[in-house]
Amino acid sequence: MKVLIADDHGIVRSGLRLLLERQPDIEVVAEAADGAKARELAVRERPDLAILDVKMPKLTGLQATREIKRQAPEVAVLILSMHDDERYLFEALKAGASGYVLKAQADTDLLAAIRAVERGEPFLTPEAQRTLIKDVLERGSSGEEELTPREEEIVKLVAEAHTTKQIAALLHLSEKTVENHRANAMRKLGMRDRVELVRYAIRRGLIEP
Amino acid sequence: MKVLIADDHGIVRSGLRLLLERQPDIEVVAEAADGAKARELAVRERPDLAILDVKMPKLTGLQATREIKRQAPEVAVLILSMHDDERYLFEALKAGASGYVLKAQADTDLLAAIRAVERGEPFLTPEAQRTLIKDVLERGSSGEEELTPREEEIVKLVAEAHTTKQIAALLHLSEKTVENHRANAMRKLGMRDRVELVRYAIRRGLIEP
DNA sequence: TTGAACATAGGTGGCAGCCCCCATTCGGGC
DNA sequence: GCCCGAATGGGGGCTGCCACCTATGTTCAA
Repeated sequence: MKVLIADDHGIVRSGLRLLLERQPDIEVVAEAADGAKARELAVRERPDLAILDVKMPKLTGLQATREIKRQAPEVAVLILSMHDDERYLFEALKAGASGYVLKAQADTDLLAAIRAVERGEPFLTPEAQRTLIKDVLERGSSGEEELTPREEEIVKLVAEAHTTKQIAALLHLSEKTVENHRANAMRKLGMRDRVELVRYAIRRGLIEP
Repeated sequence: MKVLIADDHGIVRSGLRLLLERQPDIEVVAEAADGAKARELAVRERPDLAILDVKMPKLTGLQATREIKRQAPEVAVLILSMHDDERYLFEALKAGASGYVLKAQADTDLLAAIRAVERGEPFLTPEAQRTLIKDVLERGSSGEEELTPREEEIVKLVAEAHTTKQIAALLHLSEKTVENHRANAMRKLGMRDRVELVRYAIRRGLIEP
C-alpha cells in the first residue's frame, strides 16, 4: 500500500513515517510540507492513500482534498487534525475525505483508519462519530439551522467588527436588510448578540481570530 | 545530557525522540503526555532539560514551566509551540523558559536550541526574535498597552457574551465599574467595540472560540 | 509624603443593536 | 396555479453599548 504523508512539521512527518513503516505492507512513497505540494504529489504519484494535516501552508488539507478528489478520485484521503479540533469534520467529509483522525489519537487510531480505508470503508474516530451524531441531532431537533449564503456573508462581516452601517455601504444594501439578515442568522443559531456571532464565525472558520 | 519530553501526541513524542537520540550525548530519560505528569517527572528525575508542548491536558506547558522553575529551578525548559503560533512567547519567557521553538521549525531549530541551553544561553528562533522586537517597538511607540488583572478578567467575561449587567452581578460590582474597566481596556487596546474584544480574547487565549 | 496606578462608582448623552411587526419581488417545486 | 424560501426594504420602540468627565479610597514605590 503506497501512502503519501503531508504535514508542515518535520517532527510529525518523522513520527508518522516511523509509525507507518513498522507495517510491512505500507510504504511511504511521498512526503509534502505544504498543501500545494501534497496535491501535486498525490496527482503525480497516485498513492493508494494521502494522509493530510488540516493546517498547512499554501493549501489547507481541506482545499488539497477537494483538488485531489477532483483530479485523482481514486486516491483515498485521511484528514489528520490538531488536538481535539473537530471543527473541520464536516468540511472534510464534504470535501471527499474517507476519514478524520485527531492527532492526539493518531498513534492508536491511524492504523485502524488506514485498514478501514484499505477495505474501502469510511473511518471516523469514536470522538468524531460522537460529534457527528450530536450535530445531526441538534440539526434535527432544533429545526433546520444552516445559514443562507447571504446570511453567512453578513455574519462574517459582523464578526470582522463592521457596523451595520458599514456593511450596508459595503454591500450596497439598506441598513434594514443587513439587520434582517443578521437577525435571521442569530435566530437560526439561537444567539442573542454579535459577540456570540464572532465566536461562531471563528469556530466555523469564516474569519481568523 | 538528560532530557524530558512532554507532548500529548504520541506521534510528536516519537518524532522528537527520533530526532534527539541521533545525538550521542543526549538521552531521553522521561516522557509525559500531559502537563501534570511533566511537572512530576521533571521534579523527580531532575533532567538537564525539559521540552514542553504549550498545549497539553491538565497543565499547559506554561503552567508546568512555572511549577518546574519553582520546584526545580536548575531544570532548563524549552517551550515547543504549535505551527506559527507565537502568542505565548511572552508568557513563556515570563514563566522562566529558556527558549521558544515553533514546531514547524523544530527539526532544524530544536538542536540549536538545545545546544544554546546547554551553554546556559537563551534561545529564540529568528521568528520569535522578530515577534519580540516588533512587540517591544509597538509597546514603546503606541504607549503602554498591557491590561490590569481586573481589566483582563472583565474582557474575558465580555468575550464570553455576558452583558454588562450580568458581569456586574457576577463580580458584585456596579455596572458603572464594569463599563469603566471595559472602556479602559478598549482604549488601551485601541478597540472600538465588544466584537473586537472577542477576537482579542481568543488570540490571547483568554477564552476558547 | 507625594504621586502614580488601580479599583471603585456616578452622570449625561447619543447612537447602535436587537426585537417585534410588516410588505414586495423573484425563483423553483408540488 | 400556488406556495415557500430567500433577498430586499420599512416602522417603531426599548435597552444596552460607548464616549467623555468627575471623584473616592488604597497601595506601593520613588
